[in-house]
Amino acid sequence: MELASERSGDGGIGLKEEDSAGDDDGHHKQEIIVEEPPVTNTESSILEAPPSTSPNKKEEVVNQLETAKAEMGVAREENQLLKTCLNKIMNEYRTLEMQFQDILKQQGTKKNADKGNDDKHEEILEEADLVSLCLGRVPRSDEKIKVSNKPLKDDEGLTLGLECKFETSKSGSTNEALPNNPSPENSCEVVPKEEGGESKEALKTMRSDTEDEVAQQNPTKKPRVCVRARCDTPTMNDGCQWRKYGQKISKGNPCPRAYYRCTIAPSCPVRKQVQRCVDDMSILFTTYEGTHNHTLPPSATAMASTTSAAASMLLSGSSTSNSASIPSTATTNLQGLNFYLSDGSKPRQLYLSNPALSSSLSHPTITLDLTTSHPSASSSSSSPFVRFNSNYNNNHQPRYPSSSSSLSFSTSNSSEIANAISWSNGFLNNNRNILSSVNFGRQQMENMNQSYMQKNNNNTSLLPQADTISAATKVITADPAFQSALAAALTSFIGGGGVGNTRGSQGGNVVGESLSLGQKMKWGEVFPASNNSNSSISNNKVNGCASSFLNKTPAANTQTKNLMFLPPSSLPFSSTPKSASASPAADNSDTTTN
DNA sequence: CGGCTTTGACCAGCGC
DNA sequence: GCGCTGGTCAAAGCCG
Repeated sequence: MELASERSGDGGIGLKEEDSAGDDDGHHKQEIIVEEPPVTNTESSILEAPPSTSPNKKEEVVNQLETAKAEMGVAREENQLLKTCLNKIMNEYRTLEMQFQDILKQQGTKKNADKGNDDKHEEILEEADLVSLCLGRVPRSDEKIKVSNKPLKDDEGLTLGLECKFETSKSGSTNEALPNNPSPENSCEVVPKEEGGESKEALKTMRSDTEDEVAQQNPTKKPRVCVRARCDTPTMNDGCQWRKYGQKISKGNPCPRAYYRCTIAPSCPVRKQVQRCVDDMSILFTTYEGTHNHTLPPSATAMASTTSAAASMLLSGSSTSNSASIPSTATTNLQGLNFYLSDGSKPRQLYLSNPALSSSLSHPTITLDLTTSHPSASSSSSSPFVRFNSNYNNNHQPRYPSSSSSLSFSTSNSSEIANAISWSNGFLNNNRNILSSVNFGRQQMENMNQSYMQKNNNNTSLLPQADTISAATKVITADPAFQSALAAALTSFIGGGGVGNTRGSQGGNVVGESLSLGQKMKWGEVFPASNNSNSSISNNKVNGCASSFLNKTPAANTQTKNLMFLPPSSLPFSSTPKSASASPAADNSDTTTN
């Protein structure tokens, strides 16, 4: 990864704004060719240097030439490795694609049998368990990929315990590559208070031990994932069970910040902070910190996956980000996924940029913005979108060079918006490792979206997902820089322990996930509704958050032909009423206390 | 009655 | 060293 990152500085990975859509054959290439890294300036200067007449200089030039050759040889080897990885990925991708098509056929048949059932609620409940991964088009409700809420094993590295896999996928370990691996050694084990009757000091000691363990996982601080969403209710319902343990008035924001602890498991170290935006009270900031060390209800896995992906992103960024200079604050102006990195050393600035949530000075924080587009978003769109605001420590190079790379969705209509959101979420959920490493060039994603939209506009009926697959593949293959980035990401992932994973296994699932670059998830599928399996999490009532978000999302307003967004009630994202066990609702955050 | 929320107090980190 | 601020604790009260 470091090599890839370094190479990105030479333009190998850095994604460009320029249009790379030269390939319009509509078919993905059979083999991705990773271009040789560009010769560095120093090498060029050496190679082009006129021969010196001095024997010493001659010898020096020869030495330099040899050095350059050696370096190029190393680079070639690395590229060969990347090529191998990419080829492997592509092969598995094609296999997965075929399997997915088979699944669609099977489920399509099944759906027809159930066509008479118009009970929307039942559909919602059904979809709560099944997530549709659609390859670049609006997914049908009957195209579902099962999201299993399998208990976390010790060797599973999912940050927040999500597992998403194809129905055909079977056993295997999941994603050992994540740095935040909740192994027995790494997972936070907080001994319940009742045991041994420890004093407060003892508890603190244990807490600090836990933090030390986390610190070992992450040399900095525990990463945080902030979700910024419009929510009329006190909190968002993310499917987890939370207990409020504190509330504070933070400086600069009259709205109190509420502190919640995950209560699904007594030893779960996950906490979240909820605070309203001072500028827009309808916007709610929810910051998650920590890793669930227990199984999650189905309705919680969606948010968990998103946050885990973001957290993984931060974690992965922390490992190699100290090698170069960065701007203290860098913002990618995107229409789709907006990443912008803020300098953690300037918390005040960050605070101002995010007035509702004073990010911890040292906690790397990534913000998932589910509200309207950021003012700095792409000039050609005012679409509401998902934005990632990664606030990382100072002097860390942004892993995603904001000026040239980002997840971008150039959209101007609701379908594209939904497409982008859906895609991005599928990407987040399925490619957390890739996400941690790969940056999509705006134009590339535009190509993907445009390709999809062209097809979609011409035929509003359900399209073969191969359209977007090919578009995605085309995007991948069109830009060598993107290939390099993807290869680097894959190499990073594979090098992290996933090399032996094959599709079908959970570990291979990650590979398979990484192959689903053209895939996407519907919102409602990404955030499956809580359902039968967890009756305590009530989604019977409309959650204001989701509805609010959807109502304010043009995509939701116009998304009629496809069910990109499920009804608000199906979104655990939303806030729940004061339910016994779901997300705490009685925040009363607006009443100033403390 | 158990679980949750409220809320004042306490502690630690950080900047000056 | 002091003050500020964020984060947490824990007793009291509330609620189903």
